[in-house]
Amino acid sequence: MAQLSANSTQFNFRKLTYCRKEKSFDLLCSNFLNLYDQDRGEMIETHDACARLGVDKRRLRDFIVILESIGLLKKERKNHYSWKGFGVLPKTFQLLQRGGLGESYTRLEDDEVSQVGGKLDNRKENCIELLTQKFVKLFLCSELELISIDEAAILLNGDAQDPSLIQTKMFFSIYDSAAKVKRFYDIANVLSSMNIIQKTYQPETKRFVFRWIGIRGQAEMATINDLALKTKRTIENEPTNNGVKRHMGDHSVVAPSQTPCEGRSPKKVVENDLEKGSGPDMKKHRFGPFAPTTVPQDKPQGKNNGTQIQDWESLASTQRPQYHQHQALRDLFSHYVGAWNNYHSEVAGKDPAQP
DNA sequence: AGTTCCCGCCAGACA
DNA sequence: TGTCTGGCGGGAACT
Repeated sequence: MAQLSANSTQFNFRKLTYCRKEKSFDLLCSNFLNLYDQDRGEMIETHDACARLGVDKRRLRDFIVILESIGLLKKERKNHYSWKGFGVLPKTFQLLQRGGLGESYTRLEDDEVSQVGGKLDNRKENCIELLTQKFVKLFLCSELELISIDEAAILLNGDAQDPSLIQTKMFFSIYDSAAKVKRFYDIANVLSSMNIIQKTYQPETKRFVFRWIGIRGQAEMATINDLALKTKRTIENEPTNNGVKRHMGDHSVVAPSQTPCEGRSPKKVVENDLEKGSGPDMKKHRFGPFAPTTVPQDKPQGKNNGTQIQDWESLASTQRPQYHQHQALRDLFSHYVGAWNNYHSEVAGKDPAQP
């Protein structure tokens, strides 16, 4: 009874004064970076951080776990974390990308990403740490340019290695993805606040979708003013960004860093960033198999080019996109196709190949 | 009306 | 036994 009345009081208080944006991960992230993104190795004590940030402890824990899972924070001891800084991100992304999809990982603090033997129980698989890494890997290891939360939840439901489990997973995902979706929103909002991904509202679907920005989203924040004019000119002249603009339904929610790497596949962005260390060069960019139809493809000009594709079966047998050379990407694509076929056969009740 | 996501319960782990 | 940790779902804010 006492608890009920206490809750009622709290409820009324919230109803009168509560404003979501004042408690959002977005604001928390900004405040956190203002406080701690100064020196690499700075020790963060959680109780102190809660007080300084004015945030609930439970809320801060979720935030910390997300940062920890991509290596920005490292747990030193109970309630103590050290800030590693954004310099760790290239290595983190490389490790996640190298790991491929459908695997579970121990903490990145163990340095080399090591695989956990056997299948994790469901509770473990839904932990924010793994979901964060899987979410990032979905961008890094696929050619998908825009990903919505519910797509991510279904795609990342369990491992994609065993095709015989697809039926079970689709059935299971109806229940499981609902739980995952809420976690993915938290994760996506933190990554978006860090300019690692870009959040865009699509009025036509009434949903948010997310686009990979990656390392440059951070690196270029510092020099965004210098790049602004050049970037604007490059983006406007670049035919690939017709596709980008098409998805920019609400500019108010777009992250401030409009970088020249937009439109590049995350996979190639990471490869180029790590191996060359060179600046962005849109002319060198090569699109993957999901490039907009208005953009010249980086592959032999087939007879289907620029025409409506009618026969997906024969297309799949005759076209071999670049990701077929990569096992993890093949697995992801197989999973995607399986999920799509199952959706149509079980939910829509028709053949996906038919219009 | 559907989507987004903050909040806090509560069970398990740990000291 | 107290504290920490983190999965989970309710439900209010938001679109």
